Amino acid sequence: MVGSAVVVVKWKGLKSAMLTSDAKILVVDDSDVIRQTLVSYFEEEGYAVFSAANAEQAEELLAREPFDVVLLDIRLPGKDGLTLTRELRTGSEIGIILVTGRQDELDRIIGLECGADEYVAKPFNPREILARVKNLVRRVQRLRSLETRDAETESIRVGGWNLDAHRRLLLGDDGETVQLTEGEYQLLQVLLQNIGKTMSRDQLMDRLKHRAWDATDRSIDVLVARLRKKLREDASHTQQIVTVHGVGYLLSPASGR
Amino acid sequence: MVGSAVVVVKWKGLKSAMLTSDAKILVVDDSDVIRQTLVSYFEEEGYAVFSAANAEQAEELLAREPFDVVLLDIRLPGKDGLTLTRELRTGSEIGIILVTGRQDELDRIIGLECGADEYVAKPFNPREILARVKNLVRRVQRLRSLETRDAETESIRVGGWNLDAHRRLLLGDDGETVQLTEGEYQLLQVLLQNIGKTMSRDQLMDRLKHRAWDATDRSIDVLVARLRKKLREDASHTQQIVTVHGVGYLLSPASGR
DNA sequence: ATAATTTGTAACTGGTTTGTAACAGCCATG
DNA sequence: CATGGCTGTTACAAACCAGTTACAAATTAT
Repeated sequence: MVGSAVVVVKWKGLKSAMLTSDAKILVVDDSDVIRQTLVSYFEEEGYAVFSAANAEQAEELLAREPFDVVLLDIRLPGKDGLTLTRELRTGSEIGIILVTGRQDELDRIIGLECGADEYVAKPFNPREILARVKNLVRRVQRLRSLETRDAETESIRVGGWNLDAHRRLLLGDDGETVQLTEGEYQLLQVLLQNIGKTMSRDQLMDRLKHRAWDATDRSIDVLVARLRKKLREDASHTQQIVTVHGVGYLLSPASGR
Repeated sequence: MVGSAVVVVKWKGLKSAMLTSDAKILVVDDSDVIRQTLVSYFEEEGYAVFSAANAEQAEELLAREPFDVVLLDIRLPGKDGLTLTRELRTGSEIGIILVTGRQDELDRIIGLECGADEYVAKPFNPREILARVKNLVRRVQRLRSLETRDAETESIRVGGWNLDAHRRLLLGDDGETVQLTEGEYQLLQVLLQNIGKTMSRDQLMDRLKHRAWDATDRSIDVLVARLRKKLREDASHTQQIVTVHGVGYLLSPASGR
């Protein structure tokens, strides 16, 4: 259990209406400056960007989240980028972009032969690297969508409902259907992903709207109320969304599948 | 009807037992020397290599054979490589590698933004270009194999219609026929390929036109409206294309075959 | 070149969703 | 059990989003 101190997790900032893509990107570089530079490029574009300073941290993150593209420095302390490339390539379709300080042609060739998809040399041009990432994301997501085509038709169970994730629709056991709004759906998703764990309003706000929360802000409460209403919570029992006074909300473990 | 005189078609020579791949590659370059050089690299590796000296010849070949990867000189007499890239990218998953004589960074960026997969500058290193081609072939063939899994059933069922993919024609059960435009047809194809899954306007834009979408852009909405009209959706029931507010559109699973 | 078709853009409308404010009820502590 | 902070609820307004139409631009065919 290390690392979370150095691991930088950031979501896109301001242009929240226009989330151009929901792609997840991982930046791996031991230089703080370069890592930050790259991270900020992609945040600008609306990607969900995570970063790590070495291969071990990277692997930890990769094991936990389904990333679309990894930007990987070739020279890393400990396990180097090429080794990681080879490991990643066997057994996943993730997009790999190697980043290096050297114009060295041999590095480039070996990188490509290890199965990297792209190769970018420092100093890099933001526009170029963005174009490459965008192309690669497109391809990877295309592949993923084809692979999982007739998989995961299974809808998720919550309370007495089945959740149709594509339509943002609750399907009642009695045949009733309730349409969730995008906000309600996302809230439910976040609670579902952290089932049994209390989420503070601050955390929820960050995950839902990528913005900060202040003490006078009741929007989360209202959103929870709306979701509860649609889940037909009678405020008495059958309570799925539990209020933790002074802390936040959590989804009762019994609510899951 | 020209060209077949200049079109060079070659297959790997002797080491036929060790055919590393049955990938088809097309080399497009107006310089005989460079074309020959590239062709011989790939023949060595056991690819089926075809070549063309200009965009028109290339298109002729592309229309006839299912290539995996095209190597394209940016500077071509007549229609240039970038234009061809853009045309190829809309409506096919072929791998595109741009080749250029200049180290010009701008060329490279514009190429990538047009949707090229790779970019190689002359003078090129054989080993590098082979590595890139190999990676790209792997990806393209992977995609193809997934794509063709259940595609091409000639006539696809959608709603109360049969879709004649060749003529982009809807054949009604009552004998009625409706002609789709190219855009409407492609939209329907993409929705069909991702049946039951919500596609964001951004994704649709990318698949249809290979360009970005911004929040003020209503062209997808208009296209959907036109397709809906032709599918005779009465906005009430029999609704095949479902709007998911704040997210995108999806084709109802019930619409499929 | 001209005409027809297709596609993109802009404006407007109606509807949905979301944030805010106000107030009422609840909880925890002294 | 009274108080101050926290939460639930409701109503309203602002922001946002989708459908539609008409027209201009671009493309294609004639």
